Amino acid sequence: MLLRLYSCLDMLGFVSAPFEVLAEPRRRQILDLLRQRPRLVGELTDELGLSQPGVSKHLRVLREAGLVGVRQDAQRRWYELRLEPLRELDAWLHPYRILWDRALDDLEDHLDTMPDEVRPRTEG
Amino acid sequence: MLLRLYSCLDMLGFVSAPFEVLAEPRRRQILDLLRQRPRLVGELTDELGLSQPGVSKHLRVLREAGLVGVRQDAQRRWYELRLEPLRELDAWLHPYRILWDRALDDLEDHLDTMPDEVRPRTEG
DNA sequence: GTCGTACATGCTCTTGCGGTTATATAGCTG
DNA sequence: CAGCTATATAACCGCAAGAGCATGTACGAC
Repeated sequence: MLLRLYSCLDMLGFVSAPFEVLAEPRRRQILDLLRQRPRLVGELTDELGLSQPGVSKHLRVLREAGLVGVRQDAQRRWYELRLEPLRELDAWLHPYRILWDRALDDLEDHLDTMPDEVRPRTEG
Repeated sequence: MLLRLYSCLDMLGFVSAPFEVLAEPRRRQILDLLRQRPRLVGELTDELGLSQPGVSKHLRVLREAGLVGVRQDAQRRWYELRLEPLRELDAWLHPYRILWDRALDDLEDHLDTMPDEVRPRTEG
């Protein structure tokens, strides 16, 4: 969805495509597999239980998003994980992470200043 | 895409829908706006430059994914951010974060054991 | 009650994704 | 060269998502 526009904007350095790309469960599965070691298209095809052209198509999307890299070796192509685009995901998440850290801090403060009578039991 | 299946699996506690939900730029934009404070549908409509029913539809998706909550006040509905589902995103990202932290460590080790002649200049 | 506001829902249309099959391309083998 | 392997690309199909418009619903004001 909107992938075409986004891969276009992406080339101009505007938007983070990783979200759209990783919305696909199979593509996340591919990344999970590549986390262990580089793989051939054939391996991925077996693991995913998908047609080879289907896998190639997903790999193309991942490649254009910079999430995987390819190393050619005769007819074979070793696909490997590239981490950089995931940092954009992480960056988007950051302000939210701050919020939930702060929520935890507030909770602690609340417990600290709570009178003993109504204070929940702390184990140990 | 596959949203129906996923919201179904989600109710059973199986899969993380946040990826599919946040693939939509407008929905991310909504969350970004709600990060500051709760908002009315009308406000969001103005900010997004989208039709009101369009906004309501996105809000419905966000609600079903647990990413926003609603508080009703007469005819008005205050939508507010809910952080919990974002933790699933964070959790998925975690093994990758470990990888890129390790990559940094390896780089440091490499620099530490590198002979001075070929060692890149460190500023300062 | 009627009217106006704030929002949700239903419908229809278009578009684009994800899938498969068939075919093209590239490289090795003999 | 022909034939096999590994992968990419093309062509096509089905379906669901996103957008707009019209309508329904709930609540307050009068």
